[in-house]
Amino acid sequence: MNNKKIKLTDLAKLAGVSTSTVSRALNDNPLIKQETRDKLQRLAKEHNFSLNTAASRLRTQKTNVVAVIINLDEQTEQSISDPFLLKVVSEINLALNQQGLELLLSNSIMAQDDWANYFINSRRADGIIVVGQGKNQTNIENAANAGIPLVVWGDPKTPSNYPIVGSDNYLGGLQATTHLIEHGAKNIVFLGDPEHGEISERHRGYSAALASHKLEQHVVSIDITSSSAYQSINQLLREKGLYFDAIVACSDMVALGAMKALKERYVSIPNDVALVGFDDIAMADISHPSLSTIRQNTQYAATLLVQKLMQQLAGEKVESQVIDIELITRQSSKR
Amino acid sequence: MNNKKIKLTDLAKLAGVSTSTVSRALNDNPLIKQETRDKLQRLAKEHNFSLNTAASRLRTQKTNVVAVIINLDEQTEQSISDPFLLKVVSEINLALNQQGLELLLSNSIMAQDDWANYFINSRRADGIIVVGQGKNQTNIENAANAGIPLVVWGDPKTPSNYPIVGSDNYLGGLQATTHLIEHGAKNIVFLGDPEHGEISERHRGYSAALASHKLEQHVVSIDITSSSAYQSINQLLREKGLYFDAIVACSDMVALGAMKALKERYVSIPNDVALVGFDDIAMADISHPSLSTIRQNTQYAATLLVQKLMQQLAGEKVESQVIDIELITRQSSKR
DNA sequence: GAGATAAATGCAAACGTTTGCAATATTTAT
DNA sequence: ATAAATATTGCAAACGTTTGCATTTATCTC
Repeated sequence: MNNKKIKLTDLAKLAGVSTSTVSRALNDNPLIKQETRDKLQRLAKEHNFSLNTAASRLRTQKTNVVAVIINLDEQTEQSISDPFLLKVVSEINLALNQQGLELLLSNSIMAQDDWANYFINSRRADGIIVVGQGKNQTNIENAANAGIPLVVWGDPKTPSNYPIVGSDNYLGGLQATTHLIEHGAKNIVFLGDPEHGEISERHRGYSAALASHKLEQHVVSIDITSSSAYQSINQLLREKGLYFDAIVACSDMVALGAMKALKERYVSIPNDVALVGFDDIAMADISHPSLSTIRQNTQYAATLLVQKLMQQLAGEKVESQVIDIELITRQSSKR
Repeated sequence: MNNKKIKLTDLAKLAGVSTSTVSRALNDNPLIKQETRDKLQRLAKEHNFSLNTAASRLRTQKTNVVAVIINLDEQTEQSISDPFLLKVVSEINLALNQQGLELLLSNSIMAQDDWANYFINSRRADGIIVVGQGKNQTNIENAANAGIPLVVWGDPKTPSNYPIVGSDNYLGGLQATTHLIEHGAKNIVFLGDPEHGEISERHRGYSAALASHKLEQHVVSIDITSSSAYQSINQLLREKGLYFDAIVACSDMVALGAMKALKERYVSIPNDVALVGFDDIAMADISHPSLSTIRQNTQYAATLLVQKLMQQLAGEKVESQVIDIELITRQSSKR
């Protein structure tokens, strides 16, 4: 237990070299002889010394920190409990750490008015990863226009002046719906919020699939939460009866909420109503019947997000990128 | 879009005052006349100026950052997908932001060898919140002994030289088990890892409840994941048949995994086997049948964690604190 | 209206690194 | 052995704030 925090100068004195040498040695600068580097690094470890990041950051004008903002629509606050979003964050965390970067987490609430400015001008972070497009893209757009280095997890096909990484939502919606049609579904409900960034694309895919089979749309617009799904399916069954034989849900949580309502009313899954979700969260596999879904490759996405952000920081121009999705068929859709 | 980043000095020149005045004004220091303060703050906003945190931190030796470490056992990596842990993190995030603190997120992997030192000596953060005790408390203990300001989410009854905030796990285990007994269960399985920090206490509660009703223990030790639960219950049913009539699961995810195995074999819930979980994650309510569980007050816990950390940073001595739990009875345990 | 007190502002020295350039030590070529 | 090239180290000036103390300005007291 050292009484005082030791600093670079002290270490230099201790080793009988200049601070420049210590600084370079600790940063593994090849200017310094390998032997000296080793010695100084050992000494540093011995004395439990770490470089003061505040000082380095001030001097270098770099933080090696990336701010991650979970972009929720204010009213639908509960969607923060969606395991999927949090899984994405956790993958981003891993990807950042692998690059020696750190993750400053923030819900958008805090940084509401001018978050971009808040993080970048104050040099809290070098760049920003926004998780979720939400409904207010202008917010992000302004930031990008102002030259803030940022990347977004969202729907990559959305026209934008900033790079978006995300799944092929259109294809996902298309595949999910087609899959249900191929298994005999005729009246397929789309359960979700077609206004919402990523989800509108899923809806488009759904529509396309229906159109090419000359089927009719049944859109049920809800908040993107399981409880909202539960309630609305419940209400639907009560008021209109079982007028549908399949559901394309905009997320697994929504699908699971719907499933509960169906099961409570003894609607057989998948025989009476078949279901496909989106995301492939852990629960999709564990639910009973297990939930067919569109798997998103979050791990790959995370590395891409980080990579693109770094490229952007290096001054390169980077483009949006679509990530393949995969239809996972489980019990909920097999008749 | 400003071409150059503006700094305090520039702002001072612009306003025709000294940098001291600007600095104080922006920090709302009452030494400065209210009128001047307002003017300067307005000017700062106008010019999109924010204080350079690197410089402030260097000067003040404070970061206003708290590092949050998710403390997973290496082998059980998948438990990162447990929504509960992530919910705790997200509550901590909120609580921190409310105090004007920022959250530096880290999985323990990165900071493995000497994480505490890593965060504190390098002045990346003022203090640390560890989420989850894991199995290796010595790690934390050393850090605490070295004077690192830290608080832990875990079992508060664990003897420790650092403050722990967490639920009354013993009582939770006791209540869950007693509840099942009162509803007629005779052969109650405890499903979880009794070696694991928080969970061992839940197991103790379970044991106590059984003892006071002269019932026998059936401990099934598993990894704390839903898939592990699913597999082991499956195997149990296959090899030993249905020798139990209730399950106390160490977490909701585990309970849900078990439920799936039961449902697949047409074991009726709750009639043949009743279940109680732990955590009250969103899925507990959405599963079918809905899952009885022990609710943990994560929001309160988060504010406490933050509060205790701040007190510690202020030099106060702080103690561990137990948080009340609540038995939520749903369908899975009602016969 | 002068002196004393209080309020508001300015000066200048830190905080602990990094880095361009200069200086020294070492190696190589002749 | 000497000059030239190269490898290694050191000097000192930033980076942009904050803050103790000194100084100026405004307010009060008699």
